[in-house]
Amino acid sequence: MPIDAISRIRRFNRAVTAAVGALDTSFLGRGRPLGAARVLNAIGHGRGDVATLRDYLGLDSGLTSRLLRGLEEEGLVVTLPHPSDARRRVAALTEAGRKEFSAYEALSNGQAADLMARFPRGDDLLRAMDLVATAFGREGIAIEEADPRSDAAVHCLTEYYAELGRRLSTGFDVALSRDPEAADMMRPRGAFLVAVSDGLPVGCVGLKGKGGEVAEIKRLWVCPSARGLGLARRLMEAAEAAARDLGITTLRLDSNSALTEALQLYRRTGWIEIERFNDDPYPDFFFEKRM
Amino acid sequence: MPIDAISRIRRFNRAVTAAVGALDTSFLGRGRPLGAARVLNAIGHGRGDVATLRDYLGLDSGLTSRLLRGLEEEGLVVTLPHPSDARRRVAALTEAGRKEFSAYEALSNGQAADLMARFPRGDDLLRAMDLVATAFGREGIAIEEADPRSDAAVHCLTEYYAELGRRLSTGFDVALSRDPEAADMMRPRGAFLVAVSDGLPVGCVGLKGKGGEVAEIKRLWVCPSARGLGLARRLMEAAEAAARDLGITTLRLDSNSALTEALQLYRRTGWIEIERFNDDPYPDFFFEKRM
DNA sequence: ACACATTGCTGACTTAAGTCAGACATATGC
DNA sequence: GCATATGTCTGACTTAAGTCAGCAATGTGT
Repeated sequence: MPIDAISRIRRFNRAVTAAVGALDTSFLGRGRPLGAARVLNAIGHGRGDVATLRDYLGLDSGLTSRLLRGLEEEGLVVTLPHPSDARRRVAALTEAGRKEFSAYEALSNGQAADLMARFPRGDDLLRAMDLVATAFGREGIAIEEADPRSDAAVHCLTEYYAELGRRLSTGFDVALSRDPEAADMMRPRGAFLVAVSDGLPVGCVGLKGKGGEVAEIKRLWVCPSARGLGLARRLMEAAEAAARDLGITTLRLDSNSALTEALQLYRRTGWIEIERFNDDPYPDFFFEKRM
Repeated sequence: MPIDAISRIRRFNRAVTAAVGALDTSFLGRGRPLGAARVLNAIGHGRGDVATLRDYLGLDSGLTSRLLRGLEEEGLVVTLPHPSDARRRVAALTEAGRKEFSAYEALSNGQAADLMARFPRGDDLLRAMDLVATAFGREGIAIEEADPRSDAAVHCLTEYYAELGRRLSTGFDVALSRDPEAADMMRPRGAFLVAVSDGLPVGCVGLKGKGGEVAEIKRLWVCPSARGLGLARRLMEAAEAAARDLGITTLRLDSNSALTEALQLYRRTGWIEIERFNDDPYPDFFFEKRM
């Protein structure tokens, strides 16, 4: 019985094929073949344009057409010509279609909830699933600008504060730190960037400006499941690009000696240590970078 | 953008469906439909008995038969009557079949190796995959008797020693501890039990006897990815059952105060603390259970 | 205005997978 | 020894999925 990496991966494949297979056939639970269900769900998720649909699901033009006709006959979908190009067609859900779509969503959610309820170590499982999903799909991590008050940003910041609390010997209390105003981290003064892997926010960085030529980097965080992939570096590069775009010439940041991997990154990417420039109680390292 | 458990699970499903789907179609890479390839692989993995095959792959009797005929026509498989029951049939690979089977194995291994090479955090990924696979298939954890020198047992023991080294403040050196003779943990004197989840050993326990009515429980270990599932308790129950079977009436064990969850388990399952009964340098807790 | 490209659609076809009923040989219990 | 159960096989059928060629409508460049 070999216990090498390869047999472990293959064990994983077997386990997941079975589980995901069960998920696939569950789509049959509503009396509709998988193909039709996939089309219905894609439309429900906003991919109504027939060409987009084909592309997303990887289907042949003829097959797509037939599946759409089937859903039309069921009264779940209507297709209308595209407003600006009459060759193209756009599919949309009818009232009945929306109902059926929600039924699939509920089914899918229920299955996920079920897994959570059955496994006594939900948190560990979720973390492991995040890591696997990130590893499998990591080409797809995109960096996007977001409102620092958006769900994605708040999720990252909450995790960031929690991690500071664990790692700083003093603990961490947001109220004592200078929590930047949202407007300082949005255009035109600054920016807030979120790294997203297939819908899950996995990292963030804030650029806090005051309208002048100096700005601060704040809140650099990468979720544990996405570490080791060079994402922090990508986030910093994106933040610097945004700074250049805003006409900023000098960047500063503060950090803490407990955050060793962050300090290492700064030192390796052209930041130089400077004197303390604020009276925030938590940081004990201060850096600057001129661009 | 919701970041709840359910959307995380669904993200995982998407990532894995894509990856495993690619793996599935790769089976077509050798010009044979998935069904036939699955049968060939199952036979290669020792499931030649036609009934076993059907059961394992979840196929209809007729379909199985047809797929076997197909493989026979290709010259990859021969079916012979079962030696003890002429109604049953057993399929076996021919020389060409074995070659084709190894080609599939190589393909599958290559894919796994590829994943490892592409992801910079192989160890973390493997651990996460183990945990997910265990969670998905945990109904299937079987407890089996094994030779303490078998691959599976050695794997568990190695992990066990490594964990002791990390957790005991003194470290742990097998050479200083009393490493039981293999024969003491095999019938008729004792037993060695391994918990196996779809081929991966995930826990073990040894019953070390000397031929008398007293025996010791040794080497209780559960791998991190399978903790929290009550497996240690199951292993202990299986060990006690084996002891009863061997006519043993008194069980003893030693442990260390650093292994808190183990001590808790012993106290909850009828073990009572006794005086030190050996001079092994590592243990500082001693228990006994009469049956 | 014309040739040509693009888009979606339809009909005819193939392959894979699976279901069902019944045939046939072999085992098992009484 | 006989009725019944079990295990495998075959033939006839269905469904899902996908491919391919060609058609009709619409857009684009010259």
